[in-house]
Amino acid sequence: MESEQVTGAKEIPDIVVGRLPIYLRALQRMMEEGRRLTSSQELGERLGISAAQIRKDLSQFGEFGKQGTGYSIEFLAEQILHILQVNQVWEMVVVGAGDIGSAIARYQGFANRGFRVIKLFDSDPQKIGQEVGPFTIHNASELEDTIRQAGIKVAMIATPSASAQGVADRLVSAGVKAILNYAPISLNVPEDVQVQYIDPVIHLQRMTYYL
Amino acid sequence: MESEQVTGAKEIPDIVVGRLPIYLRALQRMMEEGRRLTSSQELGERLGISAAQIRKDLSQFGEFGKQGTGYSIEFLAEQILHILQVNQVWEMVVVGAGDIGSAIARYQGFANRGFRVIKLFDSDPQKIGQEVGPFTIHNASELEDTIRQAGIKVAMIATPSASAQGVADRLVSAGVKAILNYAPISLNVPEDVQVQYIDPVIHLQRMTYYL
DNA sequence: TAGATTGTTAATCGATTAACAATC
DNA sequence: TAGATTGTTAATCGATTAACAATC
Repeated sequence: MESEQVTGAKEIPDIVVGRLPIYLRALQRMMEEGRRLTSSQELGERLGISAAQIRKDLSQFGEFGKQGTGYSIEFLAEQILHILQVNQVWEMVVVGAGDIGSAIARYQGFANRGFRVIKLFDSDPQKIGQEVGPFTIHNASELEDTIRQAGIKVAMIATPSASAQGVADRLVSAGVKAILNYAPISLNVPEDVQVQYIDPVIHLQRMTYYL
Repeated sequence: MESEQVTGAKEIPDIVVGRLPIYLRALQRMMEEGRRLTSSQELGERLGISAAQIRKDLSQFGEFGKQGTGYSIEFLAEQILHILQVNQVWEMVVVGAGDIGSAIARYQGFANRGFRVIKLFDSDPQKIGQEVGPFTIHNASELEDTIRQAGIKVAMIATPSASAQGVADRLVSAGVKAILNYAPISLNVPEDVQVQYIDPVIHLQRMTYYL
C-alpha cells in the first residue's frame, strides 16, 4: 500500500496497547525463570491468546523476532518497556489513606515495573501525620503543590466514592494525566487524561453470571 | 428468524456480560440519588457508552424499557441483579493476609453488591491467629475444609506470585468456581472455573503509553 | 395528539484468525 | 539442507452503530 494517513502515524488500536502489559509481565516472568528465547506460540499458550494475535499485535510496533527461532525474551521485553514508556520510573501520589490506599501505597509490586509511590494523602485530620509503612499521611490540601512541584503525572484515587470526582478534578487541574481509580464510580475527566478503574465487585459480578 | 440453535439458548457474548456490572453500578448510584427513571441515552452519557449499545446489550436478556419513557431504574437494576445472580450473597474466602489481602477482607464495598468475605487465610505461622478487622487469620491448611463445609464457590487470591498457582489448584480441588486473583501472574484452571485478574500495574502501564 | 424512546434490523466497522512466503 | 517461526495478507468473524417502525 502506498497511501499514508496525512494525520500522522497509523493509529494503534487501544485493545492492542492493552495487551502489551500482559505480554510484558509474561516475558519478565520468563526472564526470572532464566529463559532466553520464546515464540508467539509459547507465549500464547501461557496467556490463552492465539499466536497469530501476538505476532499481529507486535508487528504494529516493529519487527522484534527472527524466523525459525522466535523472540529474544530480554530484547522483546526491552522493546515493550520502551513502547509503554515504562523504561523510566513514574512517580505517583495516592489519595485516600484508608485500607485500600494504605495497601497500595505499600504495595511491593510497583518496583521494577515502572512506578513508585512518593506520597500518600488524606483529608481526615485524625489520619494526617500518621505513618503507613514508609509513608507519612499528608494533608490533602497539599495535593496540588506536591503534584506541581514534583511534576507528577500519575495518581491513584482510593477515597470514598463521594469524594472521588472532586479529587480527580483537583488532580487534573494540577497536571495529572493518568488516574487509577479504586473508588467504584465513573469519573469525568478531560479527553487528554487517562483513567482506569479497579473495582473488585465488577470482576466478581462478571464471574457469578457463569456460576 | 425461525431457526434455533439446537445446543440451547443463544450465547451471550462475554463482552456484553462484562458490561452488565457497569450498568448495574450506575443504576444503583442513580437510585441513591433518588432517581426513578433513566434512558439509554442518559446512562450512556454517564458511562461513555453509546445508547444503541446499551439497548442492544439489554435486549439480549429481555425487554426492560418502555417506549417514550425509558427504563425504571429500580426495575432494571433488579433485573440485572438477577441476570448476574447477585440478588443473593456469595460467601468468599480470601487467601493471603498481607497488605492487600487484609485490605480486601475489610473492604466495605462488597456489602449490598452480592458478596461477603467469611474467612481470611495465610500460611505464615507468625500471622495465623492475628486479628484483621473482624477477621482472625486462619491457617491455610484449613482451606479445603472450610470451602467444602461452607460450599464456597468464590475466592480471592492475594498471595505472593510464587504461591498463587498452588493456591488456585487447591481452591479448585475443593470446589471453588470463581477466582479473583490479585497476584500478578496468569493462572491455569479448568474450563469450568472463572478467573479474573486485578493487577494495578497492568492498568498503569496501559495509561503511560499515551503520556 | 406530539414527542420521546424503545427494541431490532441492516450496515458498517474493527478485530481475530488462517494461511503462507520469506528466511533464520 | 530441513525444520521452525516470523511478519503480513486476505478471509472470517464478531461487535458497534445508524436508522426506524412500534408504541408508550
